[in-house]
Amino acid sequence: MALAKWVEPREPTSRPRARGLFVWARSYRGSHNKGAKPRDRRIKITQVNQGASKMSDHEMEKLRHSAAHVMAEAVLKLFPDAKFGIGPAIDNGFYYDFDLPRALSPEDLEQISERMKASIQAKKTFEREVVSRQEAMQIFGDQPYKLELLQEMPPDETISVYRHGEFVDLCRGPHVEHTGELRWDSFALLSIAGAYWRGDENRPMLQRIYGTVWRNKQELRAHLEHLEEVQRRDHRRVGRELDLFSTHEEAGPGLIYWHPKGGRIREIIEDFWRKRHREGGYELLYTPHIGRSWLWETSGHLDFFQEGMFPPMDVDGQDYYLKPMNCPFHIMIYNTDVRSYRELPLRWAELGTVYRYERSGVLHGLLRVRGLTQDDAHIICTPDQIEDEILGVLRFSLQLWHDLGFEDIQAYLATRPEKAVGDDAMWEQALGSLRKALEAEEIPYEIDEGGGAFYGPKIDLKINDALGREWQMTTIQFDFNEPERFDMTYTGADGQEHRPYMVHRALLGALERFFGVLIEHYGGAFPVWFAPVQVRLIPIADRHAAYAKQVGERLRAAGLRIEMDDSSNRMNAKIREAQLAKIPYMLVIGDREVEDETVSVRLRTNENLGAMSVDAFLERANDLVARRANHEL
RNA sequence: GCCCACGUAGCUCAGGCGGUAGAGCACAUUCUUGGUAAGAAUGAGGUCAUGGGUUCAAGUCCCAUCGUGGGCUCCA
Repeated sequence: MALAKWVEPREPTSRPRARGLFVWARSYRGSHNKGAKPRDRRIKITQVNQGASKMSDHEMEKLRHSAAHVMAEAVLKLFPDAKFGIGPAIDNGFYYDFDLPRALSPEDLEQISERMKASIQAKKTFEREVVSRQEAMQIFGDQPYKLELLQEMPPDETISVYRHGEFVDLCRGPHVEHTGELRWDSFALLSIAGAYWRGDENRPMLQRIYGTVWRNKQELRAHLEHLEEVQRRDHRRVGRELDLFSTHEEAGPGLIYWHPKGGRIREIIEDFWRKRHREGGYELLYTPHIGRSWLWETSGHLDFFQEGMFPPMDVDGQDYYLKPMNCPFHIMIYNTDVRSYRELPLRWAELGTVYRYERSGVLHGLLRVRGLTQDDAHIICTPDQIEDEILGVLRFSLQLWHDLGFEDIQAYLATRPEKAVGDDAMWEQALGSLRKALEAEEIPYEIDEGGGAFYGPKIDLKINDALGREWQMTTIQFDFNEPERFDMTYTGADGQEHRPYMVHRALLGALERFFGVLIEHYGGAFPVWFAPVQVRLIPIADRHAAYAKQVGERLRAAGLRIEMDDSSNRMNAKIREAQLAKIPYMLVIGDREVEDETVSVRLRTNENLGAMSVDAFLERANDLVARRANHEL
């Protein structure tokens, strides 16, 4: 992820931040904004709705696209001068872009909705008509965006328009038979958003209305409930409720403050991560946070990535930059010595905090920030070793995800873009080893043709969370560029100098972002092994506090993270609070427990296990921690 | 960055057409000592994001700035 580096300076003036620059920018394929490509189809329906729709994708798409037309019809009635952009079907719904004389308000959505219902009840027929280019130009004479689309269509393309009622749209179709196939109670307009015409920030900003449409009322309700669930799990909300992290306007946006409880989770995951890396043959590095411009000139960052970097600071007349990536620092360490093929492969990892200038409008909670800690590593090896190394990284990554409770993973294999460094043979070998690794692990993958960085091909892993949403997290990238630029070498068995292969990889991506996904995946109910507080002791009355404290000390000594609620609240209130804090275990202690030297165990699932000895409880909890159980309590 | 919306107590939010602020939760104190999701009373808390402007008078209207949120190539 974060390794996706400088991009080809393809169109430096108009679109300086083209694709590939920030892999993670587009990684959330949410309910209504992403995922047109066919490869997304199979995961687009969220859990809640799975099975709810018996319609094929194709039929649903027709329905959604037709809904877009009906909405456009309603907008036309309200704004006779409206100019129309495009209105496609998308995952779970549709949108349409309009150029309108004034800004839309939520009240407008109600009106538009009402008009749509009227149109649906009128059962207007969708009529397809093939027209000549001339006719089309005439029909859409006052529709500049449609005319632009027309002009771009290849000369031999069949041009069709669809009409229903008074509305006519340039459209390939297909559509449902008539508007009555939509149901007045099965669609909803969700939001208004700005959207550049054709996604180009140099072109006019249109107003986009997003809507969702379903086959019936029940499906719509299920979808709306799903959206509510997404909101309930929003990491910004849960982060505040559970006191995990914060950001501060006064202190700079996009910078994350980890509170004690968030810090605990991070500490546990980092410890686990380090342990795994040591076992996996990695060495851990620590490198500086800033570096002189020489470093970034040499690496090429100043040529290709400067916009993503914070401006330089002047130190004794020298420019220093906050690091946006760790790789040049690792290379500096590599180059401190003459390297032999005998010491390769080197696997060097670092939890390296980097800083990137993100435009203000794209910052988003933990998911898009300006200061982030990558779980970065660089593997430096000989061409002979590359295949094993890639397979090793892939397995390593999958195991890590498994241990963290994510099982549903797929991959994208990005191949050589038009302009690229490195010769064809290198690309072919690199790509071959990536592909082989994916096939060896039997991971479903799609080829992202030409989607590689200019400096090398890559594998990106996408992780599906508990709500069926897809997140791009892991990236494994070849780099044919930096070894060259920094003149990295090793001495081969032949006594000659050779250029090593270098692979960048980030598995969790960035700890901040990973934390955000983790929070949403578990909805704040973290597994026992990394729950910030595992046990809350709940003495019923003050006279039970001494025994509770004793129990607490035993649990603490056994390695559990505990809290004691010795407030003056009633037991019910204490339970409620522990429940809301999503603490796995509530140990209720009253007269009976003191008498029998037991604890009463209540789970955050509302399940009550009844009284058991402290030893029995410890055994249960420690077992789950040791196994890193992700769902059992 | 751009479009739109928003910024009122720690949190979630009320505050017609301008007349110097209110609730619930949280917090503090006191009472209550309880058996599996909220016991009660009292109290403290706000330069209404910041800076300008209009006005006799500005959370309220205007402008700017900062921040937050929804979006910004699913292709007729």
